[in-house]
Amino acid sequence: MPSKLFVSAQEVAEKAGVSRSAVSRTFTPGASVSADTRRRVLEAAEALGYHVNHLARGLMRNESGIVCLIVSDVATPYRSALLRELTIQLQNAGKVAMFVNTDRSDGSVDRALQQAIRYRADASIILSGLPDKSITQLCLRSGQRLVLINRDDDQPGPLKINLDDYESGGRIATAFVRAGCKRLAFANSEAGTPSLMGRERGFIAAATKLGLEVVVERYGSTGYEAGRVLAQRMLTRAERPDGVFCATDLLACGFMDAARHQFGLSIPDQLCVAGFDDIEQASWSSFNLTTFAQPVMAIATRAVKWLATGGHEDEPEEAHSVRLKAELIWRGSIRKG
Amino acid sequence: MPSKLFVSAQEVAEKAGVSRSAVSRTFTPGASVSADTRRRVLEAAEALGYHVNHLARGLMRNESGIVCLIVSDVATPYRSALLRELTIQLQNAGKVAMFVNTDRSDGSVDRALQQAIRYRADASIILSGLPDKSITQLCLRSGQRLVLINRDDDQPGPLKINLDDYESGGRIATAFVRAGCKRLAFANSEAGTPSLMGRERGFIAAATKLGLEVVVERYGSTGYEAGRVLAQRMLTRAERPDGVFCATDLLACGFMDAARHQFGLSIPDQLCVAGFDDIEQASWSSFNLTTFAQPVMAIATRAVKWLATGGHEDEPEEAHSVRLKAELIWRGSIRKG
DNA sequence: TTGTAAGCGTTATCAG
DNA sequence: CTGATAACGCTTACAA
Repeated sequence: MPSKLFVSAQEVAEKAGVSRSAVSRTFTPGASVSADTRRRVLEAAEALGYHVNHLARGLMRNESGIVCLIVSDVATPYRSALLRELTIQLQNAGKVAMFVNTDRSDGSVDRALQQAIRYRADASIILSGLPDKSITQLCLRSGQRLVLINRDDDQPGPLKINLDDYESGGRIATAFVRAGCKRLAFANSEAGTPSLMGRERGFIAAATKLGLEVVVERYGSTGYEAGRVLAQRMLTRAERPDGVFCATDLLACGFMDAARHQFGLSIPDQLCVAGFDDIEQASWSSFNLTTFAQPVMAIATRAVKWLATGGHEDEPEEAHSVRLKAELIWRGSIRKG
Repeated sequence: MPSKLFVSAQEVAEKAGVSRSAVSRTFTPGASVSADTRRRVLEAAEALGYHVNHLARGLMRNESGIVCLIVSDVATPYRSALLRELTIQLQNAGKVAMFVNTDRSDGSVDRALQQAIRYRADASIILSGLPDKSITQLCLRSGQRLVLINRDDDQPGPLKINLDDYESGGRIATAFVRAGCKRLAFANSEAGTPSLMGRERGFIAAATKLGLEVVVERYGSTGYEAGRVLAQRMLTRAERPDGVFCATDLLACGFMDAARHQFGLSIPDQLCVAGFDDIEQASWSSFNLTTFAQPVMAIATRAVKWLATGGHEDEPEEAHSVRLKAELIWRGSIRKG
């Protein structure tokens, strides 16, 4: 049973010999307090260990300072990197991150958003899954801002941040061709998210235009294990591919490990591989993977800036959709053309 | 400017034709409401999109439902795995996680705890750094519970969860000896945290008892790059070590990569390696690393259970300190003895 | 610049 | 079981 032990503005006021409003004003950035009272309040607060109750402040101001991050697969390199950058930038903007993990449950994004509403979060940033339209509407109606990262949704209102997945697929296809690859393949997960499918379509389209067919295989999640399985399926084909674009770096890591340790293939000599995300492991010398870098910092910057400034419905809808470029990081898993 | 758009209990009460207290009771688990009013309230709430304001509820109940997680290096495999497990279990316990990243600042753990106090968090879980004693006292005095994970601190009050680092060091030393290693080494970071140093001391003590000396090298952080540097330093020695215990898996990954790709060594034939944490990458076939598993789930379980149940100062101090066992995961980076 | 007083949306107490 | 009423800790007109 928690007992009410936190010290209140009232107590500080008494100790400092001023009114409670004086205390409040001292802790409100743009308020008018004389230097003298300010000092006395600050001293009393320090002595008592007073800290403004943001629950109460949020209640009054109708602005909690909370931003809710809705994420699944947090333990994944790309996700945790994005999470890290978002929290840092949110903190710099004076916000505090609330964190909802949607790993183990269904319809969980909706539940997460309800959590955000209950705590009167100023905004929610969705990194995984897609909320039901009705919930989105409720959020917007309640004055809560919404950011969708890599979640192609067509509802107006939320800020949507996406990458040039389709174009990236095209760019890497030409790189493979330039490296002399003849039999291209795309290793995808079964998740079927717009980003993943965008990479696939862009890759196929460009390859076709260059006169090459693409073998596509889809299996499981976007993780390492799925990459191994995909390698087993693809590398036992009669016509073994010699240039494989994996939808994510984790897939690529699994794929490369299987290709090398189970099939004895040499990369990039016998097999060229590319990934997407540029997770830390991609730069490890065991992988040395050519890949596309998620512009993690730029994503976070855009999201936070939009939250800090207006970011309201009265803006033109174009301002609500951002497409960032994934930079091709050239390493050693594709032969130099 | 956020306008007050969230729907309140008042509005629900009017729509349902009952008092606001009836609404409140409907959403308070153990309160007495007739089935009929309950239904009408629920209908009205659903129609209006009402959700209890937890800011206000927390204010009244003096219990916010918020637990603050204080972390640095979130993007690191072990940390993100622990974070994942903690958030899941907190959610299952009906709590919500607030997240403070202490990456880029100094004295930041103290600031993080102040943030926790401002939002009247019911508890804080500290995964990185160590708070100043005065802040710890303030938290405790304010009725906020504190959990320290792997942060050997001697202050009474907080729950302290640690591993058997010293014993683990000993266990792996004997494993190296059994594998026929003659020249042992310990690769550590300069961080010097108690867990890291515990592993080091336990390893040295056991090796000494077994009649072997241990070369110790410390450099940088606990990450991959530091592992590479450590390998460069240790493997160029006249007496090249043939059994290396790395303080963390990330160090081990960097170490192995350098050993193989720069020094052309074969693992485990010419060099045995062990790590600590059992991050996902340790199981990848490129590393296949023998290591100690952090009991992530057990850690989270203990922490959350302690928060849920009393966990107060009136308990005996022994109940505030937990030591869990790190399980040795046997893979292929040490020869079978 | 300061204090007084009226809320913010809840829940807990207490009659009915 | 239900409905007033008083907190909770804060901010913000408004008046002094």
